[in-house]
Amino acid sequence: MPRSGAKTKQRILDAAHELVMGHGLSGTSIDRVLEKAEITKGAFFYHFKTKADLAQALVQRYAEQDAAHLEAQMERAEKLSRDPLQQILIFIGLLQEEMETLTDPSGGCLIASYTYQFEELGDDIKNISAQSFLHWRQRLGDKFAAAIAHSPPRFPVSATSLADALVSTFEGAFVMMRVLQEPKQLSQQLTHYRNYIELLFDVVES
Amino acid sequence: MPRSGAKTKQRILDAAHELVMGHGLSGTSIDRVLEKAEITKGAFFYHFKTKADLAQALVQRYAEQDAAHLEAQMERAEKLSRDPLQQILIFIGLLQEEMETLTDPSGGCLIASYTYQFEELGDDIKNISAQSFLHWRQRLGDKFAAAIAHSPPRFPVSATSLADALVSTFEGAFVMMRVLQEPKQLSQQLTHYRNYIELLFDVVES
DNA sequence: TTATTTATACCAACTAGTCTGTATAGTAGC
DNA sequence: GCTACTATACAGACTAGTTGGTATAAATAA
Repeated sequence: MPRSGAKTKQRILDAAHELVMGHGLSGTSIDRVLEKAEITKGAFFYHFKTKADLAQALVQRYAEQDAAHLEAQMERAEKLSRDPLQQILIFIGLLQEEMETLTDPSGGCLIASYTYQFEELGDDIKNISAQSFLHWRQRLGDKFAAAIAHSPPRFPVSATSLADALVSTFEGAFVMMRVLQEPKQLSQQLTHYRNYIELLFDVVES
Repeated sequence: MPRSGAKTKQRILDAAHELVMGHGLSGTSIDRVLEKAEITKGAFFYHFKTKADLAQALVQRYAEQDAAHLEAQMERAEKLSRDPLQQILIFIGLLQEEMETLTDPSGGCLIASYTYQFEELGDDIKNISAQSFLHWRQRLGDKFAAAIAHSPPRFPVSATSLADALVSTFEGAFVMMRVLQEPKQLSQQLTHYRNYIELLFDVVES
């Protein structure tokens, strides 16, 4: 076998991801990906049939990494407490810890980037994106359902919409961070989400 | 050939806005704007020097309309109550009323669309975008400052970050709506924000 | 052990079309 | 006579994608 093609494919995906997050999908030409990844056009089209194929591979990888990350942190939280509500609060705390280390305001969510040019995307990409969000809804929603069953919240809220609210918090915070160039927005908005959950389930010691 | 060039300019801006919200800025070619606005290339470059000039005019108009809308609803809220906290809650309620009427999941925030291709933008556009968010921070932040001074919240939170949280809620909800094709996300996430403010300032009747 | 085959991984140059922006000549209303 | 266009043509750069060929390394045949 020749040199490991997997490495080149990774380099292409890494370069493309960074460019897409700064220029958008349409604003990212294949030529600039080649330049950044330091490969040639032939190599690119050996690994990807079309630009749309690259776009799908990008979001596919992103969704997989995101799901793995969600699972890893959730399992950590599950080991640290038996109570669903506490698991949720620990989970948020773990995410917040990570967000506090980020100082680059050019980060963000690939899916959000894609969704603001959704007319250019095929149904496959749209489905992968939606599925990624729905996965959070389910995994976190189950926890909230258990928490609600255990002790009723102070407002009538659905478990799924509370789960959606965390994803929404991330998405909103990313936009805020990028527009205002304030990386602290991430942990700040997560704090408000955490506050909300604590108040909603009345876990505030006083 | 009507005398009023303002009408043509409006048509260009309207067409461009809709296209940008679906295809992104880079994905929107001038030719497609011409097609949608039913004008010729000569007319376009009569009104706009460059594509970047159009992009700036677009966000300028968006920011102005957004600020006017914020002001109008806030003044309505201010007439309905003298208490800052109540004004905030009424303000959120008014926004929520509007969001509930929206059924098109392809809506969203132009500034968010821009921020996911910020490398393509000039400093002017970035400043207009940031300024638009900062205006919300100030207008709403002042209200929260008054509310906090009147009665301390149950968690130590800053007035500005509470104001940011509303903008963040909108931005997050727009992304959720677009990815999941669920227009109800807008009012749903606003409800959570409203719940949070009520719980935080302990205005819940029991 | 060496020679040949085979598949993978990649390169450099090219094509056909699209992009922004310019130019030019003419026209309709005030 | 000025403003606000229409219509068309076009330059120059950039676009996605194709082609024909090459380097590499492992498998296989001598």
